[in-house]
Amino acid sequence: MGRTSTAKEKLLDVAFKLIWDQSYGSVSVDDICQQAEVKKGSFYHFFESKAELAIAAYEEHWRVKQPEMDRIFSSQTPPLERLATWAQFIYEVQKLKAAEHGHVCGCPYGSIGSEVATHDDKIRLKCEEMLGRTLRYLECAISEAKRDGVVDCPCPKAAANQVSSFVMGAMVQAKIQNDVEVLKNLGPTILSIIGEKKSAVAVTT
Amino acid sequence: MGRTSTAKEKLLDVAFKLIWDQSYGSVSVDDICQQAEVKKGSFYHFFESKAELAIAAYEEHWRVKQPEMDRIFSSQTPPLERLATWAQFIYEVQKLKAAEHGHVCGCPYGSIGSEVATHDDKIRLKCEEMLGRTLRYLECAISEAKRDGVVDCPCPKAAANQVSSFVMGAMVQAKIQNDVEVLKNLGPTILSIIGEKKSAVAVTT
DNA sequence: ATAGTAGTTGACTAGTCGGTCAAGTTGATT
DNA sequence: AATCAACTTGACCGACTAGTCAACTACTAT
Repeated sequence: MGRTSTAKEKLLDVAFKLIWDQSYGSVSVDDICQQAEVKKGSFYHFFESKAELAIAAYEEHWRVKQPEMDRIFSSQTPPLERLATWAQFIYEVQKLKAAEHGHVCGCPYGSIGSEVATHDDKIRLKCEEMLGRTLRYLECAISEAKRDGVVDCPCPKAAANQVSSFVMGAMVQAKIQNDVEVLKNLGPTILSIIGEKKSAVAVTT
Repeated sequence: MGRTSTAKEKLLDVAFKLIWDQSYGSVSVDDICQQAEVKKGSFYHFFESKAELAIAAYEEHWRVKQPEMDRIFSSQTPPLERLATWAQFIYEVQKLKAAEHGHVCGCPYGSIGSEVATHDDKIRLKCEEMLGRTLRYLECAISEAKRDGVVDCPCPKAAANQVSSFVMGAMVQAKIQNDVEVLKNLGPTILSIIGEKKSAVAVTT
């Protein structure tokens, strides 16, 4: 019944990209509509506010991204290798994004979360949820590494939090310094945070 | 010559606080003027733009904060103790701020930097500078720890970057989860990042 | 064929934004 | 006491903000 439309999908896609490339506050509904080639009236046919669009856009982005995360954190891969692949993946994505836009874009969740956490609780909660999903991958990998005895770590959940903090902070730093190379070698530090056994691993810039 | 005024100082102080509590984009010049009890005309007598005010406000904040940093990172204190005190200091400041405003405010430099880095290069550079100043304290402490042989770390500068990333990321995470307790025990993780020798230190939530 | 609904359109609010300015006031210097 | 620079004031600007709405159109299910 009624006509069909791709406007909603275009809006979700454009909104996520623009907010990631710039920021939530500096991207206007008009900007999003223009880039998506959708009139503002249509925007408000699909979404009841800018905040609701942002939340939907981030949820949609996760839906698309999840299979890749499942692949990276596959049980078929040794747990420490998962973490290394994830670190490398982050670097590659940021490098691509930076080349495309002329500046480092940072973590999409961390950026919007840090920006609006103090004055938009709904968006803050969505970010918290996304963060939680990532933490689950990390915790799972770390506790398996512990079970395998390749890691010396009293609490995998706490370790997952620390790893997540470190990686998110590195992305903030890369964004502020506008230098993607900050993210080049996150792997070894991640390992030293979770207390890998083995021999010493070189920690370089 | 001419009359004197405290308007400039009030504007710097109020601006820093409001931007820290909220965000750069969501705080208007009118907000700042109202809170500082200064008319907008006077604002533009002292500052040529909102961005210039922000930069000046951050510089002024550092000027006030530096003596405390000098004290924390005093050469009179053993290097690893400096780091522990710094970590504790961050927790205390954030706890106070959170109690005052009802939400975790996060790192003032990281928040504004992450928000505007992609569309205001002047502010981005100021944040980069502030970050650099902090890194100098860290690098100095870490290289002294290395010299004292209490730490096993190939490159103090890289280690300082990693520590800074971890702490900044923890502040982002605390802000997004609106939970200051995330910052309660940064010390042990900092030590494991820089490769402290000693026996194992409990890493808890 | 047509009814009915999903989607489109553009003109429209009402408020806010950063920023300007000319005229007025104050107070330290002479 | 007079001067003049430093500071204050409030009205004002045009651009932009998120959001509204009634009229219109196209498509799908019958």
